[in-house]
Amino acid sequence: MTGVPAPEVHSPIQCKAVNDILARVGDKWTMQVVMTLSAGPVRFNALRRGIDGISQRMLTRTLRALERDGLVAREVTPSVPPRVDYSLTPLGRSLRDPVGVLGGWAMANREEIDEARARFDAETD
Amino acid sequence: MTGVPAPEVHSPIQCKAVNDILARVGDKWTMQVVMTLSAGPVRFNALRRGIDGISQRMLTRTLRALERDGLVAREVTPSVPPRVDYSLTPLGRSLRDPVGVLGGWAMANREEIDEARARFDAETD
DNA sequence: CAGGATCCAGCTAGATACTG
DNA sequence: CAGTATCTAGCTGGATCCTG
Repeated sequence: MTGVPAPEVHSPIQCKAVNDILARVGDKWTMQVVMTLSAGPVRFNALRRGIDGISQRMLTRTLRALERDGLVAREVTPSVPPRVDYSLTPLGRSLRDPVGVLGGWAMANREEIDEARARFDAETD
Repeated sequence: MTGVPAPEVHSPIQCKAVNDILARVGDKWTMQVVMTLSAGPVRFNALRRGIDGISQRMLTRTLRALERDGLVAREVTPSVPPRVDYSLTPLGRSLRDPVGVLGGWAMANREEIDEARARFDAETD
């Protein structure tokens, strides 16, 4: 036992919800966007510059999805040129902790996983 | 502040590792397989029957990927007919806790997310 | 029983061009 | 500046058939 309540139970409804979140958060850009928004509101193009390799289309799509889920807020300032700021909602901020836990696990076990992969690939001619 | 160490920092290397894990764990079947293996070793076809809707190909692929990452162990009993048991490695078991935390978040905020979606979809004619 | 090999539909994400 | 629209390559996952 390492601490947590120990799920053990395995209801399909629960797993569906969990997997939903995992899939949402596991896509290519979501976490990068959330992390970049962690510090405070950021404008569209600043966000784009801050996330290396993201296309404009993907940034738009990722932000829309996050907005739809209530994790990110979009504030438009109707000026010329237009200004749009994105920020994390309280719900969005609350996501950082659980993800941080998984992140901790990832960091702690990265080497072990890499070694396992190398071993597997070596044995698999 | 809600408890956890507060990452705040945002190194690209760390995020890459985290996102890797999230992507691995966020795919369609991985968590279902891990959860089904939680109780103990399971044979291939038992696993298949236990996970509703999974195709043989996807089960094989998911198991191979988990085995490669060192999360699942594969034990072959060379009998006729052959018997293959899959089980979680210690590393695989250690993944359940962090995922459980995220799962807790998912369960706790499912309604809020659903409401946010409904609102967003309603406003988006 | 436990897969490997093929084939194929659908979605994802990127590149590019255009707009209020 | 902050998008939308369009087109397309590539990957994911499912169906089907075959084998030690």
